[in-house]
Amino acid sequence: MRRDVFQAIADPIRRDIIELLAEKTLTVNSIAEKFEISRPAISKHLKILKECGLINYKKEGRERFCFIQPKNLIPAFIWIEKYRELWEDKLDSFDSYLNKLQSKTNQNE
Amino acid sequence: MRRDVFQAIADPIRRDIIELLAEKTLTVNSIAEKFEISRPAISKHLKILKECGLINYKKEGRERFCFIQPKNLIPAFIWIEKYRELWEDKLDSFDSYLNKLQSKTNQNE
DNA sequence: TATTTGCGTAACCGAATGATTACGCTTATA
DNA sequence: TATAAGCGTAATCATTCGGTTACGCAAATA
Repeated sequence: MRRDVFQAIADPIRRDIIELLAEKTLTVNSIAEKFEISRPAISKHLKILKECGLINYKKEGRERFCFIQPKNLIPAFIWIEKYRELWEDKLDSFDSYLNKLQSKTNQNE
Repeated sequence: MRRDVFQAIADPIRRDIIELLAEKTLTVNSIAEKFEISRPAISKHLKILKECGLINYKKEGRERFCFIQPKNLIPAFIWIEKYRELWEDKLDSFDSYLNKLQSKTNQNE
């Protein structure tokens, strides 16, 4: 069972949960109310987010408050950030492919 | 079949392919040589990357050159970027959860 | 022209994913 | 103390995922 940040944020519901928790700490039930799926399904998503270190719990009585741990998004951020230069330099599209190919060819081979 | 950037970069092999193509345009076979899995498996990953707009092909003879389209990483970048402020403000960990909870309580309710 | 190369794709398979229902355990409340 | 509320988890299921092998086709080459 792979369990990393990339896999955690691959699911749209889990991304939505993160968005919710970024605003406010919420109990499991109050999260579940915002989605169409069942509460146990939400519990599972929360478990995955917890295992990936993106959220944590704080128990208060019979309630479980979930809060975000945004720091653990950093690895994913760093990975994507590497390519920022590429897209900002417009090294994209077919034209740039040609440019790139030509310059590579001229320089390297 | 969900097919978006987040799902595309969820797989470590696909991330590695993107890393390779960020440096250099490569044929399908030359990509496959860098991994332990079979060429058809690589073809499938490439197909997914293509469907998500992260790469494209250019046919030359019987070879198929793959090149990156980094622009389509931007939506994922933007999504994560939203939380940068959160982790930079150290609104993380149990302590900050408590701070947040208290300030929320004082201000809102 | 016969063969090799580069590749896509179909068929198949086991494992993972995401959902459900059913149940049980704590904790709060009537 | 009986009941309700808040939650986790087990069992189950259909679907998706990621891999394989087998095959076929177009383009290059002998």
